[in-house]
This record gives sequence, C-alpha cells and structure tokens, in this order.
Amino acid sequence: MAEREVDRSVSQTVKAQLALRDLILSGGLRPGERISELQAVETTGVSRTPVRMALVRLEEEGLLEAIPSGGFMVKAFSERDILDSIELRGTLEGLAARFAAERGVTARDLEPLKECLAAIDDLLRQVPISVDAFSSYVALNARFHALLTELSRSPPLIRQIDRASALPFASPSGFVMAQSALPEAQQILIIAQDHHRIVIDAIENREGARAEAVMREHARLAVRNLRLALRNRTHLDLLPALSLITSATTI
Amino acid sequence: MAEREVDRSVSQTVKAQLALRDLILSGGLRPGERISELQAVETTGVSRTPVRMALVRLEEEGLLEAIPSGGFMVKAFSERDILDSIELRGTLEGLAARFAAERGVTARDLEPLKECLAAIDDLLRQVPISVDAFSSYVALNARFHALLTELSRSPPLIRQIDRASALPFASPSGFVMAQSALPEAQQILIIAQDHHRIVIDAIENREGARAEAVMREHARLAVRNLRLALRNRTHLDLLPALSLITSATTI
DNA sequence: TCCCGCACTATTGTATACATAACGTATCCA
DNA sequence: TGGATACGTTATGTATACAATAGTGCGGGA
Repeated sequence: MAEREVDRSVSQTVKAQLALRDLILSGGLRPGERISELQAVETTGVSRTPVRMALVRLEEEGLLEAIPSGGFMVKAFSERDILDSIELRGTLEGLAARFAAERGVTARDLEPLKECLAAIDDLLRQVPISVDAFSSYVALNARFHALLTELSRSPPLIRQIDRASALPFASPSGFVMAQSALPEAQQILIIAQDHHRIVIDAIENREGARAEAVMREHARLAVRNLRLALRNRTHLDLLPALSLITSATTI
Repeated sequence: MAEREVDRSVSQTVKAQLALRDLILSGGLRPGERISELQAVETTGVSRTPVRMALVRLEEEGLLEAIPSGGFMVKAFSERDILDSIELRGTLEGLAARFAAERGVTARDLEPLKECLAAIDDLLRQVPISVDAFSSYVALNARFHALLTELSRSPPLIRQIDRASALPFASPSGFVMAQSALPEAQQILIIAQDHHRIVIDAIENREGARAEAVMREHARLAVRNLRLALRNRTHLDLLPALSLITSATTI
C-alpha cells in the first residue's frame, strides 16, 4: 500500500511487468510453477489484459517459459546455464569491442568512457572499499558497459547484448554486490578496472583482436565473483535470482 | 479465401503473427510506417486482442519497432545492419561450435550431422545444380545449422542463436536462393560444404578455436552471396525482406 | 501571413464478458 | 482394487466495449 506512488503516468502493463519480475526474482514463485493469470491479477492489481502483456514480455526476457497447453511457468536455470550466459555476454561484448576497434572511434566518443574510468579509479582508491562505494561501482560499471556496447555503433548487436544482459545473473555486475564484504573483492575490482583500461587502449589503437579477447576474459570475472560469493556464503541474499537456480551449491 | 485451411486448430494469435509477418516481409508495409491495429484486424480477420499479441511478438522478433507514444511501426534496416546481423550470427554459431568441441560430443551425437553432410554432398554432385536441388540445399543447410547449434548443449546459447537467425536476412541460408542461377553459386556452396566438414572435424578432435573460427568465416559466405546476388541483379525477388532495407543497392 | 490554441477524431490502453479447452476428481465397471 | 470415462471446475484464448491520450485540422488572433 506504499508503492502507489507509481500509479500515475505509468502503464498498467509496465506496472504488472515490474511487479511480476520482482515476485519471480525474489523467489515468490518456484521454478516450474505455473503462474496463473488470475493470481497475477490479484497480486498486481491490474486487469488480465496488461497482465497477459507482461507475461509475454517476461517470457521474451527469459524469466518465463511458455507451457505447451497454454500459460506460462517460472523458468529454472542450471549452474551451467548461468556460466554459459556469462560466456555468451562476454562473447557479444567482445564483438562490440572489436567492431569499435576496427571501425574506429573519435576522441569525443571515448570521453564519457574515460570519465567513467576515472570515477571508478576514484572509488578504488579507498581501502577498504565501503558498501556505498560498491553500490556506486555497480552503477558506474553498468554505465561503462553500456557506453562500450554503444561504441560498436551496431543496433542489431546492441539489441542482442541488451537481451543477453537482461537475465540478472548474466548482467555485467550481477555478482559484484554479493561479495562486497570479502577482501578478495577489491582485487577482482582492480583487475576488472584494468580490463576496462586495456579495452579502451585497444580500441584507440584499433587492435580488434585484443579488444575482443580482453572483453571475453573480462566477463569471466563474473564467474570468479560468483564462485567466491558461493564459497564464502556471505550475503547470499544479494545473489540475484538465486531461487531460480537448481542446486546452486555445486558450481 | 483459400487459406482458410489453417483456421482450425491454430490460435488466432499465431494466425495473425503469420499473416502480419508475411505482409511485412513481402513489402506490403513501408519501413517507418505505423501499423494500425484496426487495419491489422481487417487484414488478418481476427480481433484486436490476438493482433496485439502478434504485434508484441513481432517486435521481439525484430521486425517491428515500438513507437514511444504507443503502437508499432515497421522497422527499417541499413545495409550495415544486415552485415552486422550476419557477423553476429557467425559469432554465436562459432561459440556453439567451440562449446561442442570443448565439451566433447559422442559419435551418436554426430550421426545426424554426418547424414546431413552426406545428403548435401549428393546434391552438389549434380552439375549444374538444379533449382530443386537449391531448394533442397536450403532445407538441409538449415537442418545442419540447427543440429550444430544443439551440439553446444547450451539452452541459453541456442535461444540466442534462434533469435539472431529470426531476421530473414540473418538466417543461415538467407541469400542462397537469390543466386541460384549464377555459376559462382556452385563454388560458394562447395566452399560452404567444406566449412561444414571442417567444423565437424574440429569438434571431433576437440579443437575449439578452430571450430569457432571456421563458423565465423562460414557466416561470411552469406555476405558474399548477398553481394553476388545484388551485383548480378538476378532473382532479386528471392531476396528476403528487400523492402525493409534502405538503399540496398550500395552494399 | 504565420503562429498559437482549441476542439475533434482516430488510435491505443484497459477492463470485462464469453467461449473453449484442459485438468482433476469421482464414480462406475471390469 | 485398478483403470477408464464422464463430468465439473478452472484455466486460458478471444472478442468487444469503454476510457484516455495523442495527433490533426481548423479557426482566430497577432
């Protein structure tokens, strides 16, 4: 009864989509469980039409799976699915970096990237890194990746990267927060920032293969972050969509 | 009035989606043109609800673009978009081939691939290749690519490849038919078949990098096919979704 | 003559009523 | 006692009515 702020000036479809996405990611529905439209109507407070629209969009987003006989169920992910999604994102971001390098970018194009780089540098100078700084890092990191993707100047590729990053555990900083309390975290962030610097350098020097390779390796840091967080069992509540993952302990 | 065969046992949504897709790809709507729901209702003969569902799905498919103020318009593609979409598919198929190679496949897994290979060999023995054979090639080629994609055993990757191949000009054999009458066509098909053979060999020997590289190069044959067809101006009517492409003559 | 504003029209967003198909349950028969 | 069938319930698929908003055209004023 407190979130009625967004009632105005936002479509019912979007409202339903947000509410259902939160419900799924927070573990309110079990993987494999059928998601009833009527039940969703009660949960979201909107009528069936926008609920159905939201369900279709969430299916395209990858959170739901269509049931052959009709309707949708919550999708289940294996550990392998997560690792593959991360590798997939890395491959696509690598392609974007290669495009940027091969096609060339102007100094003006790189400006916002370098500002981002400098801002992250500022954050990493703090020892140890505060939780607030971690939160800022997530935002800056997301911005950096978005800017880098756009450097490719390829709408089809940008579109595909957005889709690949839509799954919360595949997004660039999906597992950063989960290990914010660990000492190893700072090291990984420093390495990640080095990758950022290298890819910019490679793009400036039009080294396509190098830019591509470093972005692929960069994505694999997410796997290390994930393993670290799972091994230390700290802040597992910060792991995105943990409830969607079958037997998440064995990664 | 003749296509009423499918009326039974197929949902109105699918019917609308097929009808609208055909309409778009055949050039019935101009790129950038707003696609009115009411107009679509008249065209497809179903009511607004399934039409809206179909429009959302076609947007996700990449054929439509959402208008900020509401509704959808037909998407326009540049030549660069097409080339990028092909490179994108090649990159993803390359990743699938690498996964297959690195993770290993059984002889039984490769059986259908090798049957496909043999069937294509049979086709290519004919000189010159008949139009019917071209048509068979398209089907076999699509099957080969689908089987290869599944060898990755990675649902997230398979899903992404399917989406990347949904655009007609990005699909594996999108431009094969368009140059069926050209003598160079047979050479390209022979080269393509060699790629097929190499990728299977690489996967069998667990050579991930080789498998990936050859699939990337393999996709670039589509670019050659496209250029060939455009330069010779033969069978331009077989070019998929030509009407969606802005200034297609300058590729 | 050009620009601003108002009103109208057309289009999309939303809600709901209806039809149809699927699933579960209970009962009956073997 | 087990299985199959029929019936009832509940789900989704579809159609349509209503509401709200954006786009458009006309008219008046500067």
